[in-house]
Amino acid sequence: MSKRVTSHDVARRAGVSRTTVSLVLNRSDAATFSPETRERVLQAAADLGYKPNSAARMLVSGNSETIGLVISNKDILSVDAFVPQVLHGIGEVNQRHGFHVLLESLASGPGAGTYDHLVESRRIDGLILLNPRQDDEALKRLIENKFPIVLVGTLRHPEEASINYSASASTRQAVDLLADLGHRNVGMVAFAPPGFVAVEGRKEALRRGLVARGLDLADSAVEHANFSAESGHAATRALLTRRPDITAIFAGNDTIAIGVISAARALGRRVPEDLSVVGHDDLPFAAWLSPALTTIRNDAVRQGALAAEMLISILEGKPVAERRVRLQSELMVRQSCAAAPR
Amino acid sequence: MSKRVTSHDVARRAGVSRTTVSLVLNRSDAATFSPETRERVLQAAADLGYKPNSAARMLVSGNSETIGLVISNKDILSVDAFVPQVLHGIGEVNQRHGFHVLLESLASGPGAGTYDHLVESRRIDGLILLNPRQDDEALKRLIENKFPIVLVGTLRHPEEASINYSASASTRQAVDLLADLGHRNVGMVAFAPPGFVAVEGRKEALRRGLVARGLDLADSAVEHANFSAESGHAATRALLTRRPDITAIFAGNDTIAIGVISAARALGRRVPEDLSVVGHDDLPFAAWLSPALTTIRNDAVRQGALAAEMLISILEGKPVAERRVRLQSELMVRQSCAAAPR
DNA sequence: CACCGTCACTAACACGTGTTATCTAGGATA
DNA sequence: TATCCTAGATAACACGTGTTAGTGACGGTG
Repeated sequence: MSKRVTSHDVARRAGVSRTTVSLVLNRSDAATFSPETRERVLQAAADLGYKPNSAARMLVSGNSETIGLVISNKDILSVDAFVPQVLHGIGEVNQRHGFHVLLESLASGPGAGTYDHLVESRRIDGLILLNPRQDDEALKRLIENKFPIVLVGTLRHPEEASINYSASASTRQAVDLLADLGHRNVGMVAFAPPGFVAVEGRKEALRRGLVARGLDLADSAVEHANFSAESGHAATRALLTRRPDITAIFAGNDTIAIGVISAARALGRRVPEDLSVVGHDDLPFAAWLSPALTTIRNDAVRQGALAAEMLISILEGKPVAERRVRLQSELMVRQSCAAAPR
Repeated sequence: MSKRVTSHDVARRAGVSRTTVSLVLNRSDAATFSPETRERVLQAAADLGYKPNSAARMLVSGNSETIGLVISNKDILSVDAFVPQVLHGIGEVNQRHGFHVLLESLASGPGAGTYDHLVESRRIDGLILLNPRQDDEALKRLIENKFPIVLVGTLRHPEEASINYSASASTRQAVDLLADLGHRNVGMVAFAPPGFVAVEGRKEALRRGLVARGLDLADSAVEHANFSAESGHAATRALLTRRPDITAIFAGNDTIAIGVISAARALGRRVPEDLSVVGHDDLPFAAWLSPALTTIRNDAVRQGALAAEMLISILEGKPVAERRVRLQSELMVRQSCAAAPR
């Protein structure tokens, strides 16, 4: 690699001081330079291919134009397609604003791994956190210290900034659909262990939906999987073995739904004739599974984009209309639900 | 946010100079300090919760302990589960070495978007590039300038460092499996447009495998999809409409395979009875699809981990035994292949 | 007693940038 | 002529760290 080009080199080549270079390149408004000097500087910078050293810039300006993306559980990354969608949305917005993304995934298990060092070493200006856990005390501290942070999901903290999908309306719709098809015994396979806010939220939404139709969600009708299709398969086997009367299952997300369908078939049940399945997220492949998955759509790309936009607004000191955005998810009716067997 | 703690504060509290603080904290070997001074410094640092400012550190040391991860095509990110697996592997290794990951995804289309700015602003020390395109000239320049860069995939450049799966042996196995099952007309749905090295590599591997069995891969038996299951579905429809004689399809990856299966069913063909399907990658969900997917396993997590390890070795100046690692993929035989219909 | 070496520590520089206060030349004003 | 202003440019500081060259004290050696 060739020697670095500094603003000093540009100054020398243009025959001006380093200050002049800096001012010309950064502040187009300060019109206190003659057009010809200005031109000479720009030319010299272009000739040398000058790119300011970001470390020096960070040091003096105090911000890094980088946002951290923290994924609450490392395991989710490798098996679920939700995260990359959010990443896609974030990346899009960031690129437009000249921001960068630093990725940090935390180990699984309670209290494992922190991201304080990212914050305290000033490596990032703000944070987007995916899928927060209810018991994340470090996160609460950060929020209360006013560190710029946007949640994808929610912590139900009064001071949080977040982009969150409400599952209630569309879950209600899905329940209506199933109830109208004659289903009375509905189960759930959550996508993660208890403790994740989204897990509890989806469970509660389902419970309320069922109660509204005179049904209920017994504890025995719920199993917790662990992010992967494989874990969904295992959980479903356990669930259907314990409660063979169940005729419809809400999967915590679409990846889990793959496991649910596979387990049903392994137990000799056809989908949807013998077991109806509802997914969650509407990942891009959901419409192309067999049968095409009926699922509750959360636009993950949009969620990521909105989170990034909100965070950048906060960082740039712009006013943010709503700090807790609640999006409505949408039921996508496809082929994985049918009339209850009798 | 409270005021930053600098090494100066630590020095004052411990009653020593800033130099002492720096030396005590960074060089455990320089035993030139009395144990008690050492202890006082460590205590003070702990009391104040001192975390060195990373920007200052970067500036003076010249490296950022950050590696860039560049994804050649933004689209792939949102629809395929391969990338996050690689990310998982990279993250694991990085965490162990105290490195960070900066994510950059490029727009699609030829020559779109560059990552030079990352390199030239010294924001990253090295680069991991996923799925390089054969026509990426900027990349070739970087390699020839000896910038530390590791490819996941290959560019077939003599100076490159790369972690690459060879598809040939296992593709050969898969072809044997199908040929033995009586298949004579085999097609392919590539996962991306031509130009991606991996696309060409997998196509060639298939062609060679077929030729070895006295079969061939006509141009009319190949369609190119575009990363998503949906595009796989469309491509397969086109392929099977043009060449209804085809009885087995190699999908460019597992996500595409979902689309292949879905299209086959839409055209009234059962899988595997009427059409056999072979995937590629063995993503975590592949074993749980219906039918369970026979696929060529590339351990993406491992690939990411190896790439990160190689890059970090290069960055730390350690010798790297092999700069072009070639892994052997492995055929996972499941349920999506059956005897050719007659 | 002069000299040397070691121990424990520090002053001072370097990294590359953004920004503020200041300087200079030249013309206008009193 | 002395003073003031302005346009055009710059010297000098700050950011927080790692590192090199050096300082002073003290004990041992010839």
